[in-house]
Amino acid sequence: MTATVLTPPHTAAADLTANTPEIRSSDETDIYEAIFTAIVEQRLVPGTRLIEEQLGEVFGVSRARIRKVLANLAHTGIIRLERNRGAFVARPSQEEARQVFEARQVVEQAIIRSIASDHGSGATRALHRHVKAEAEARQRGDRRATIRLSGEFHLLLAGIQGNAMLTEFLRTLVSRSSLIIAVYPPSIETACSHDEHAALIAAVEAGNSDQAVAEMSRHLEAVFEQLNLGGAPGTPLDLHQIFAGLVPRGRPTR
Amino acid sequence: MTATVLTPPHTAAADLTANTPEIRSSDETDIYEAIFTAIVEQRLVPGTRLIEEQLGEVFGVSRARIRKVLANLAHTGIIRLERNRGAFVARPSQEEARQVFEARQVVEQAIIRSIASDHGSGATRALHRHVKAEAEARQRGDRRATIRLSGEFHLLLAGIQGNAMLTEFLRTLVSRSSLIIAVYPPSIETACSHDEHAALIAAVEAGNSDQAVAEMSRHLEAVFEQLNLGGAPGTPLDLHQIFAGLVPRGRPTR
DNA sequence: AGCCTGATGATTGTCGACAATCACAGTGGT
DNA sequence: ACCACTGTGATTGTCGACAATCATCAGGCT
Repeated sequence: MTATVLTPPHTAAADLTANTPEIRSSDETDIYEAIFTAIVEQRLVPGTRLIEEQLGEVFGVSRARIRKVLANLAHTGIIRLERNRGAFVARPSQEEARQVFEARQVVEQAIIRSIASDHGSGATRALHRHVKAEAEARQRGDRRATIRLSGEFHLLLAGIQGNAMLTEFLRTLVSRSSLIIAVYPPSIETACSHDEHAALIAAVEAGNSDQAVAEMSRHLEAVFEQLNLGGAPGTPLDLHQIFAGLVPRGRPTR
Repeated sequence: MTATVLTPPHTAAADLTANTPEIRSSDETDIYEAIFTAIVEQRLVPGTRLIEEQLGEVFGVSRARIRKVLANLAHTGIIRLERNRGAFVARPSQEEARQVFEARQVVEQAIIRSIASDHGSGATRALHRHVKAEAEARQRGDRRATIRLSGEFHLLLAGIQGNAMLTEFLRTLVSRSSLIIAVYPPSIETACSHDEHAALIAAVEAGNSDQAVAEMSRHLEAVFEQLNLGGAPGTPLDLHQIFAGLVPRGRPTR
């Protein structure tokens, strides 16, 4: 029985996965969410094959719908599609990880500079509220919420800046980052320190764009540096135990 | 008879449309190409509805394949999908145009700085060859090739820089730019002056990254400024005559 | 005359079935 | 014992048909 590996709808990763501009039936977004979070939370190990019919059974829909969802997941780089072979959970290489964070540096420095130049566009209230939510999630030990909110903070910044192209692009980069962090888990549990987020807001409110950019650069660098890029690139890493306490059932299909 | 509006395979826009990372049957890329170039060349006017079955007849394939192609086109922003309503050729607003070029500034300045810091990564030979091809196309009055090569120059730079994420993102931005230029055609025929491309290469070869960035900034600014952003955003602009000499047959469906 | 309402035609969304393709196991040969 | 080959099972790719939805138009009501 492989069905129980995936958690159906209840645990929604909210904004993080409402990605493509097309209008999409809510049903499909739910499935997208479920698979996405299952991957990010390592219930689906990189390299795992995702079989359309099995997924169809799990979610009670036909293969056609699943197929569409898989196409979307492949587009954001969370899974890999191979012609006539199927869908596999992506296994980002170290080089890929480097490129993702390099791209984030490019995009997010530009975003934060833009916002800081506008003195926060008057929207720092939402930022403060968000950081507060992050702190609360961390305090109550909700690991999943903490990780999710950390990513959403960056998307919130993009939304404030206002460029839909950059926001959309950043959405895929943040999604990929989530997978990367899952594959190369930081040695120490610092993730996306909310202190650094607070420092970013402070620089923005001060209208000091150079400092804001520097803060963002340091922040992303810190996250990247804490990755545990030790694992051999090709080996199917075994990370079951790491999340042992959180995962209801063990291994995925084969 | 609406079939003859689209030109089947022969005129391939090469690299510009080999966009998604997934492996894709060559057949579908051909269809993608055909529709893409038909839109960029304004044989399909913005706002035109693309009916799946008609397209299926034109290309001799089933609706399922067409559907996949439409999803890809929608993803790059060339067409718009509306639930239960169908696919429409996108009609980029002025604000959208601004955002596209703002995003290009962000991404391409970073790319050119990176290349220039590496003294061109030793790949300036390919750049020279490309600019030469651009000049030749322009000399022999091949408008289509000229426009296509102009866009590909920027993608070539991205490829040299090496970050796959940025390259992929820029591909969608360049595609959108093509549509934008088609919708808001430059008053004077300057498009993407190859002189500016040559200047970019010179700065890169000199290893002067600041100048290279400035050059890129000016170049993109010039292209954007030459857009004719006069047309009312909502009106279905009629630009048939503009390309009259080049278009074999007149109007699209209805 | 203008507006709301209901029927009609066209188009998209979804499903199930068949064909094409691939991975794997078993067999035979060297 | 190892390698190449063929047959088998499983999975994906593709197609055609049906159901759901929307736009349009005619008719009746105010």
